[in-house]
Amino acid sequence: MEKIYDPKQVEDKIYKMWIDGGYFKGVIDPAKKPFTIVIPPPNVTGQLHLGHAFNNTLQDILIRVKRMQGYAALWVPGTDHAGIATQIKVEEALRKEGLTRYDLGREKFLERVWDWKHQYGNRIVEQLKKLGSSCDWSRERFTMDEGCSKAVREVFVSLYEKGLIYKGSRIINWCPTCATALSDAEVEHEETAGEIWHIKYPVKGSDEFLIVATTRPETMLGDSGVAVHPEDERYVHLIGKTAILPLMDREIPIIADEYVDREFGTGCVKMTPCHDPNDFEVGLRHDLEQILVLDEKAKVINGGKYNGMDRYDARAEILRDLESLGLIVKTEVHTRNVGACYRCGTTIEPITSPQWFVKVPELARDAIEVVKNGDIKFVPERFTKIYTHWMEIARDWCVSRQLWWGHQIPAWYCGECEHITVSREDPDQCEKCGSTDITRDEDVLDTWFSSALWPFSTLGWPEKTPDLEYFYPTDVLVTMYDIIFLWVARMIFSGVEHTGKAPFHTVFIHGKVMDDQGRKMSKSLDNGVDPLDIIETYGTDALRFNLVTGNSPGNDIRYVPERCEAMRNFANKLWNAARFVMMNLTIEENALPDVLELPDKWILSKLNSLIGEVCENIEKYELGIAAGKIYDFIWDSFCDWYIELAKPRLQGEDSANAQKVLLYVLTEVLTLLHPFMPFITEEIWQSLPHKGESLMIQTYPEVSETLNFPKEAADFESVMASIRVVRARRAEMNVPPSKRASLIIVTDKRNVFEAGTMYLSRLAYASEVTVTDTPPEDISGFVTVVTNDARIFMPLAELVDLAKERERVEKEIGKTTAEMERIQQKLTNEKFVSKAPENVVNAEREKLAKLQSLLDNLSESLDNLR
RNA sequence: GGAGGCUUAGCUCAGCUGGUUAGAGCGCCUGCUUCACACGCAGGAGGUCGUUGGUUCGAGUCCAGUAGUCUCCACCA
Repeated sequence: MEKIYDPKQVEDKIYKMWIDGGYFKGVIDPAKKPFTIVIPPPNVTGQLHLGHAFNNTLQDILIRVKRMQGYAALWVPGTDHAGIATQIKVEEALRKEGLTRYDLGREKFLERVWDWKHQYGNRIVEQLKKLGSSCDWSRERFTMDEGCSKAVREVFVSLYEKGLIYKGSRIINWCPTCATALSDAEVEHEETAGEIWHIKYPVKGSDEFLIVATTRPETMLGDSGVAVHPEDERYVHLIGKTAILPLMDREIPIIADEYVDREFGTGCVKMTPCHDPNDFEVGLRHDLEQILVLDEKAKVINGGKYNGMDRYDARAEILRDLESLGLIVKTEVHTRNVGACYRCGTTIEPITSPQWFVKVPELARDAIEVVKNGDIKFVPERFTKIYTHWMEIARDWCVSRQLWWGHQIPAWYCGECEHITVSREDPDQCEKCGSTDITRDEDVLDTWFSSALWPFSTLGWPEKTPDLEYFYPTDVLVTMYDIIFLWVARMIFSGVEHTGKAPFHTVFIHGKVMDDQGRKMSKSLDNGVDPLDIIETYGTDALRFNLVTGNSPGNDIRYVPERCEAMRNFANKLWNAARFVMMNLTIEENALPDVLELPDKWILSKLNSLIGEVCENIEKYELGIAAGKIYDFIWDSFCDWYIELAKPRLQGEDSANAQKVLLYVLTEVLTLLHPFMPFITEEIWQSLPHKGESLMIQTYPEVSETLNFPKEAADFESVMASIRVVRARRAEMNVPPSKRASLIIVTDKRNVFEAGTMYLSRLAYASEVTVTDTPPEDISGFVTVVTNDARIFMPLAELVDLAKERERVEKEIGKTTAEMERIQQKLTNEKFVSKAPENVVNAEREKLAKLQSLLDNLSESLDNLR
């Protein structure tokens, strides 16, 4: 075995071994309980980033634990076709050839995208494997594969049949760059500093004006009314009259509507039904004309002389013209929320457009219910409220996209009777009039429409497959908080609606991985960290452990490179512990000895409580805490103490027994750690005496009633405490370990310390250890250190300055006394004694007793120094 | 305008249902070629747990207010 653990020589080999062994496969087994996770499918065009690494590490830990706990574990992997993102990429590539998608036409273009998918779609999958992800790759899915497409088609048609999906002309968010509609959830709002202009609209047949305010003057080209509040005294006399729209010289009605806030601005609002959601609603109520003035590139149409101008050029030109007409009353600075496309960042434009919508409010009722009644739990819990609130206010979901890459909408329009045929099978005639003059809707569905079906479409739905029967509903969904609305919410209402069941019982939410200064990782900042580089430098296990430790659910995490180094060191520590065990190993079977020594009972008890705590933490999704505890156990308890304690035994007659315990504890802790650090644990396990093919399919450790020795463990802690104080004392006196000294231990627990002599002599650098109940007669030549249950004399007086030593002891007496006073105060407090639970009070009493004996020991030492 | 997170050692962060002298990693200081590991060992310094008030026998932990910071949601032109 090498002195330094080298992940590069291990990881690929181990991963291949797992794959070859078929251990990742989810196998239907009626004797077992299923445990299912579906991966949040990464975009096919994607490259692995730390967010994926984090997300997949968490999932892998959960699935590995459950697999080892005897569940029929299935982790379904797959990728998402990512409509806009992928199409943009391919179009960019085309642009380099001087082509657009229109040059190729739909069919040829789609061929290109599929080529792209075949070329790059596997990249992210291969990268996921580098993380050690134990996905069932034989069940890998793609949102546009045959099965998922069938599910999409079924859902669309059935929603249509239920009247839950409809086509209508409404205000939608339009991205001029992507040239498609977007759902509300795909728009990112940002407070932006801008201006608000107050513009005069003359009233027809009078010399009065109405002053309207707008942040988007270019939309005035589409104005078809001016609204005031019905009870606004300033304007009541104008209601029903006509205003003249400047620049366009259009006569527009002055209407009254409650929507207008009298307090805001001038109390007059220009109405642009085609380009503002509120105006659209008001317009419907008052039958205002709908005038579309921006096209799909956000260029002006129906705008007279401004036609063909870009929206911002038109704005500038309009402002100049209004200025020269003297119609601008004032300009103010104004911050407002500007919506931007979540894919390309372009400012979106509200536009009325014929699109397909899903009636989310009707689906939301049950989706809220399954969370309220506890069928679905969010971890951490605070996300419940965020989810519920969103569900309560969600509006209809615009699901059609003016893209080519995606699931084409299964709707055919009749050229004769205009009827829309929506069908599970491609129709060749209108279902109403029978005409063959039908054309299919050009648009595709929102990518999230198919992602919403992921938990059941991947398992075979709408077919009643054995997988679906056995593995659905899935168990835990692991995802970041930023897609709760885009994805999680829609999976929940889709699952409930189409399968009648909540698609999972737990949503485990994690945070975002930030850079070491707490900033988002982004291309523009160039602060991105490539997980593959980290793996190259520190190994996958170190990366995984870094991500999982020191993080609590739902919270963002900073990637600090030094932490990876620390975790790499931990892997190396474990490696060397195993190396030590193997170097000393002569036994061939992993079994505990019949006779256990004090330190054996101590480490086994420690291990036992570790197992209990870790399992509990994992159940509660406190993976970081669980990992931290394993870390501490391995480094402190096992390496720094137990291995050191075992060393002297390995040289003597007791060697075989010590080996057995070493091997047992090492194996248990490797098993416990495996889900977190799968590679190194497997590699080590393979070199140890073992039964079975792979660590990853061993049984996860469980608490053992028989391997718990609280009394002996506590006794041994006494010995350890003595070792610590002796070491501290010696360090304070700068005595090197090579300089050994005899120890006289005065204690009431003679049998305990006698049993611990060997360890004291080794770890406390003693040449000779005497355990007695009477202190030396002449103690002037000794240095004394004390614990609760022992006074230890070291004949080193000549190395110590007696005055300094007195000072130290006095200081310690002071500390002890203060602490005792604190406890005494508590105990003399009647309320404490009467109200606090008995065990707490007793604990305080015991503590006081211990401190008392410590104080006695200290006082005696002080006397001796005088 | 609402909702929520965060504020604990020089830095990055843990601290689960309130109960030993508040922890870790890195950094810092002092020793150590102790036969697994210097990616190491032993010892140590360093914290009024943002702030104010409350509940409680007892609060980093619960409640309210407040400051700073970050995030999400929201159709005020």
